[in-house]
Amino acid sequence: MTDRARETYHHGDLRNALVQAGLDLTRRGGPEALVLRDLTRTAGVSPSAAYRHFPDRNGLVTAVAARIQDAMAQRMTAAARTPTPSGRERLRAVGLGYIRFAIHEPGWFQTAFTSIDAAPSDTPIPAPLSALVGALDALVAEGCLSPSDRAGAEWPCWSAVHGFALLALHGPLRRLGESERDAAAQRTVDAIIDGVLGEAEPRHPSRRSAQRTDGTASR
Amino acid sequence: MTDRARETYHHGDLRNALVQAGLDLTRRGGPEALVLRDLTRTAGVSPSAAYRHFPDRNGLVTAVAARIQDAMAQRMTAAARTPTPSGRERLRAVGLGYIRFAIHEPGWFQTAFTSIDAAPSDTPIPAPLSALVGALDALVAEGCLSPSDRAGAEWPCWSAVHGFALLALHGPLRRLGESERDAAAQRTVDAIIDGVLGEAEPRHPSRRSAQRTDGTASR
DNA sequence: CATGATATGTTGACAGCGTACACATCACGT
DNA sequence: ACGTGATGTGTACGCTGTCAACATATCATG
Repeated sequence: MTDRARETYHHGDLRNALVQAGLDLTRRGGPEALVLRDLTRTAGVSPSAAYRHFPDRNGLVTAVAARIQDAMAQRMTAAARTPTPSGRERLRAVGLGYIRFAIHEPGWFQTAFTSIDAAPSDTPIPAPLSALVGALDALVAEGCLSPSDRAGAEWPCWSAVHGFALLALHGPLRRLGESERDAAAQRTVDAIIDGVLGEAEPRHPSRRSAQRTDGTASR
Repeated sequence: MTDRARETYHHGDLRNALVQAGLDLTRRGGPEALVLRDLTRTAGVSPSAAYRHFPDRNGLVTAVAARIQDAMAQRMTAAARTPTPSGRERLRAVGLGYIRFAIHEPGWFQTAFTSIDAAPSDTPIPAPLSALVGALDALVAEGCLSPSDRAGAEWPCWSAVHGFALLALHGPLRRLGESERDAAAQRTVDAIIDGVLGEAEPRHPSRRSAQRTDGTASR
């Protein structure tokens, strides 16, 4: 069903081909690079053909965004998979993974999040968010976070990393160098974790930033 | 120079008229409603006339965004102007003002922040950010924040409120009711302030100190 | 006060975009 | 073998931002 893709009248797997082309285009150009005519051209197909698989351009963007979110969640949880991760380390790694993905793949990140205008109500839960939810649940299981404080704790955490990511892309933070920006990211993540956890035990003896440049924990 | 605006060949104050029309249009439609032809039509002018005052559409958006940011900063500092404001209260009010502006004026907020893609380097400092900076400086003057912790504290704070605002507009938080959303906003602001201040003085007895006073230590 | 320079607005056009409609072609169950 | 639905094509429309050539108002300067 996929081999004779290029030589026959029917493409055979156009939907995936379009999404794939969308991933390629958005990777460097962001959501605005997702031009329907470009997509169909690289797929070797007429512009109108896309409408057999997506209701409109927005549907195509949504499909691409979903794929990006999955990839992002995968990278985040991979970054959090360290030997004997404490819940706090895991949350930290997930948050930093969120930010680092945004910085390393700005086009994808913007595509995944800045163009979810018309998400009506079917959106289940963004995959990166569930990684964060998992880390928070682990903290509860560990006893570091009371169930009453757990409720709704996603929003402060997600807000901080999401906001930082956007500011690092469009805002004044963009002008910072790689290392300073990452230090600011670490500080932001640590601050929000401290704030949400009530900072029962501030794990930063000296300063709050500039420790542990990578996301792994020394244990 | 402005009176005979409508009857002469030259408009007289077209630049301001265009920005004003931009404010009107973006207020309900967001940045996408800033259609050049609509702007010029409501100003009673030909589409090309805009190019005498702005290099392109983006320049027009930037001018509108600047006006919005000023208005936003004004509202934020107005909200923070309470009798005998402690630095912490001021910071809290500024942060909540940021979020509430975004929720009450979603079109403006998006226009002011989601479309600053091509801000090259001339952008001085967004006005709402300087309100936040002022509140942080007040905390240092009060002694609640050490100068070494002060450095770079804008970014965690701004990240949290900015991220929350965006998630409240596009994300899952949009589905929450007004009061729950505001509660989540307050919690986010308090959490980031706690985190940045090192929580020298937790001001929420009910929320987390209940299990913090007894020894719910982590790890 | 006349006059040229300059700022400002108009007209008409262009290419590119998403999208819709009628038609062509293939795949496949009966 | 065939016809029916899925899939891709061709063409066209309206909309957008933008530009070049032209028209007109304003203003400084003689």
